[in-house]
Amino acid sequence: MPEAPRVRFAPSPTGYLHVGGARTALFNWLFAQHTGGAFVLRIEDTDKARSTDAHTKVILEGLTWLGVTWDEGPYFQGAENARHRADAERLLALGKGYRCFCTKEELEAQRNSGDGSTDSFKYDRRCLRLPAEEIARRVSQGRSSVIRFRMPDAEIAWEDSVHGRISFQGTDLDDLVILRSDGTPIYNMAVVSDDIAMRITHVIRGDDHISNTPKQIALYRALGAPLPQFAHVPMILGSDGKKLSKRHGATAVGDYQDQGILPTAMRNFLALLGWSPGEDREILPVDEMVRLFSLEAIQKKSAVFDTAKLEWMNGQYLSAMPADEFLGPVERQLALMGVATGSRDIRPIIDAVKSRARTVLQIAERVAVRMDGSFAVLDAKGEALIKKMGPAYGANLAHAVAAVKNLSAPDWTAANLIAAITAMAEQNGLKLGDAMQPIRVALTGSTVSEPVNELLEVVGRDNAIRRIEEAVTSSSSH
RNA sequence: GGCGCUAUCGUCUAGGGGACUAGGACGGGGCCCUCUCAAGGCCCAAACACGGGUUCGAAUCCCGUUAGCGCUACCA
Repeated sequence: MPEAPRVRFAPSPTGYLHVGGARTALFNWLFAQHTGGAFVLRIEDTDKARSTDAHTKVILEGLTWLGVTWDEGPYFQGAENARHRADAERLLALGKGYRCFCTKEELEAQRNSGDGSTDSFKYDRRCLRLPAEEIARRVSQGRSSVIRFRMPDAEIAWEDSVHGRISFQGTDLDDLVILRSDGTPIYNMAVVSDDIAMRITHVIRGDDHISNTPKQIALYRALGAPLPQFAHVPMILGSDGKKLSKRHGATAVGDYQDQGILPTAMRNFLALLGWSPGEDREILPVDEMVRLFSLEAIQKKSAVFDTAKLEWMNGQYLSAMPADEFLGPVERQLALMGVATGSRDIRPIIDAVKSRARTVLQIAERVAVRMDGSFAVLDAKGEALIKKMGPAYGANLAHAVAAVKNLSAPDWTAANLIAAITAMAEQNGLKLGDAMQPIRVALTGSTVSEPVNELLEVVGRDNAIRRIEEAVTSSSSH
């Protein structure tokens, strides 16, 4: 019986948690959950110039928000410098690496000396041919050097869990530098050293790393370490088919959080970007995702991030969830908007509006309108209706208040309200719509809302009557 | 340029030699429901990149072309 899998997610804290990274993390997590393996989180902060603690914090928060939990870590790559260096020096001692004294300028000159840019540059191994005495002399002179890895000539191939067999020729690969002159490791060295030390069994990462993989495999072999299973997941593109970037608007998971996307919806949406359970299913509870997940079912081609579908999915989660479950986020948003809820239970209002909303932001806005008329904004359709009805708008509203005023506060229920309005419409020979729509517009400024009787109930007797009467007054004044 | 990866409706995808008149979902259009909208139900438009093979039979396997993307740093 093989050991339980160990996977890792290894972001660089040089920016926010992007949806692509979030999805990679999610796939790792799903795989770990499915197999009973361990998920380790490693922060790759070796680029000291660009890494910040603030970014690390945001990344951890983003993962937590999405429900991606880790079993180990976070480990910080920067803290493992001594091991990275030791591994690079071991390769040197083994004769699988060599010192290179070429300066950046010399390398640059070598690059440009080829016949134009038609040729790809490969280091010509001039320092590999240096006699031992010469190397010793230069080192004793204190000349700065890097350690390069001597790339074997043989074919390097692996069976990728999502792509199948991928192979490279060692002869096409450069003798990459693994240790800088300042003693810090280059990315590929650090990753391999860490993945070996952390006993990572499955490397699940973006397919922009496919070209790094043969280099890393060569390093594993040179270090005498067993290879992990590799799985390269496709990238996420913007709506124009280009790699997702700020130009496309929201790309960080925090942006979606701010827009009122639920973490469960985001997780569901991300899981289905590039992975399919193989059934015609869209809304998938997390335990189902875990049960059905497999690396082999991951798509090979990159996927376009479709905000419209995300919002649809969010709407599905919203309407299926009881108001209790997102009371917190709505209240937080209301506070931001300056709406005091006081001791009032806003759950009935949330229930009234949530099936028409796609984000919790929209819910909060609509709750605000129902609690406080000053948040109502007359939209184009509302304005058109007032214009079209002319004097009937105010007149019908006046009839409506009169009819509805007879209801005392305890009788102010949706059932009684619909009865009262229907009776009023009948008495006055009004079509139901001509009685209802003005109320909707007076209360919300819009021609779209929950059924008018429910709207009235949720706005509350005194508030509703006052607002409708104000609408009557202002409509007769112009 | 070299090396590598990829290619099914606008988008996410099912499909893995015959069950394909290519299925589902988002988005779009229409109808029903209805005081409006949403939800829900029903319906419509919409795809196997191209060219060659292999095969009785190809969306599916092979080769080529084209296109897109990635890598080609003392970045990660």
